[in-house]
Amino acid sequence: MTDTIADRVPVLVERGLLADKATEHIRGLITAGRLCPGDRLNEVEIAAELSISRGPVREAVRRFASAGLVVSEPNLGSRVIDIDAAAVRGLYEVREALESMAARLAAERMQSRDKKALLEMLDQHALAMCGSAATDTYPAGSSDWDFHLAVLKGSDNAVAWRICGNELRDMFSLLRARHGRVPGRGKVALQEHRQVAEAILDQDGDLAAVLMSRHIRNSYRNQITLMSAGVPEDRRKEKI
Amino acid sequence: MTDTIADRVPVLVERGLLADKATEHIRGLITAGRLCPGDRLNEVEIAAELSISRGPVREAVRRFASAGLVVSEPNLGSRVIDIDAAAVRGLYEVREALESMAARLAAERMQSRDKKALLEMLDQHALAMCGSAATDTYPAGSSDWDFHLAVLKGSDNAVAWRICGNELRDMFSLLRARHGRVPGRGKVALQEHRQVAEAILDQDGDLAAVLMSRHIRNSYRNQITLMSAGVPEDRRKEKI
DNA sequence: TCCGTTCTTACTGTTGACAGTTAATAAGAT
DNA sequence: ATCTTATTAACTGTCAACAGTAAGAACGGA
Repeated sequence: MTDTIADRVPVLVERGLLADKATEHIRGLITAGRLCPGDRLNEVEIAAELSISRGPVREAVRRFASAGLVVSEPNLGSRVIDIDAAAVRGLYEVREALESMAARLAAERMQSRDKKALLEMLDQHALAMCGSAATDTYPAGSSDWDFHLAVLKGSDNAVAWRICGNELRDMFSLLRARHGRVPGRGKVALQEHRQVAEAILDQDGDLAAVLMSRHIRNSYRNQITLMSAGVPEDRRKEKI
Repeated sequence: MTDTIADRVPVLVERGLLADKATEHIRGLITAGRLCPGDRLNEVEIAAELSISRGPVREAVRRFASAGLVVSEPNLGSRVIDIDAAAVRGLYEVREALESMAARLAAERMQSRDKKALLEMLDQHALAMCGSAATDTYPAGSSDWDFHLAVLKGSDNAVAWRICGNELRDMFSLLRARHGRVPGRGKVALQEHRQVAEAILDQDGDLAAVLMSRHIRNSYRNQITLMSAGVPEDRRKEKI
């Protein structure tokens, strides 16, 4: 098959929805830490940055509002929520409930082929950790989430998948951007992941649920100690 | 204070956002069973029904898309999802996970004043059941949800509240509209509610969680037997 | 009759403009 | 100087029109 114009000029076929483009843009602003709690999402400003109209931008903003990441007040606009201690607690509680359930169901429903893929994923994570300079943190990006999403997917529950994979994920991205990632827990987290994966492999749903529950609770404990240590100065938004 | 024009002509001060108006309209279509799985949400049609523009209608439709109630394909529009057996299972699984957690937390965190209000609510439900003709079904409307929402609120978890109170609620409204409500479980459900409430009152979180989990599981079992009995003819959407 | 092609239609995606509201700023009175 | 009152500015909410796409209808050839 000969290459077409679309193959040679891929920039011209960028014809996804502009609302998706705007969503990714805003998500990027959040994960990069450029959008801090309390900041307002100016529709015209974002539209200008992307050289598009306000319509798709507005739609993207309302998506994040539906996810609870921003709060919108009529005629006042949308501003990024402030994730205080209570919000963090609530976030981890929901994750613990949903993901421990997902681990139980994954142990019962996952194909053996996908279970092996789960273990291989953890091997790759181990390799990435040894290779990188900082061996005590989980590899950058969303590798930590990869495992959790794989378990979610294995549970074969579309609702839980949507909640954790879309809404909560952005919430935790914002949390990361604000308070940084937890140091020194990479190896332990990987170990806990492996225990969960083995329980899933053994089709031991109860054990998988308990281990996942404990894993998330440990992660929470680590998070609050990190937060109580204070927010790094360079991550604090300067007054404009 | 003398009455103003706003008091005499309340229809003139209907100045909520049109998107909210459209959202309620669509929600009404769903709960009334006028919007069946597979039906397309025509933006211009809905806008014409409300005598408003497409903008707010579009926003309302995308809200339901975020909640997973409709699926949107680019350039093809949004259609109501088909809640098959797998979807129902997933819905109840998530509810069981979240609400059993909420029951546990409510037992620990609820004010004693709110706990008493919880029991009084059940007394009112009992009265409503005795008063109505059909004593074997929970009172119409959202009384069943009232209890569950009260527990959710008592858990003091904003995330779980948003998920169950907004997204899942519409899902179950659609489920109700499609398959009707479960007959003959009103008294049993009330009994189970009362057991949960008493466990919460006793601050026995573990017991409250187990009882709530069992309650939702029973509800699920009842739902699938109802669904396997088939869809009532009058609720099936006729071909247009 | 059947299949492929063109045309039409109806819908969504996007835009720019206008209206209404809120908040900040400037002007004025005490 | 301080409080109150206009004025301005900036932003959101809403609308109507345009552009683009996908499905179906009409058409023509085998």
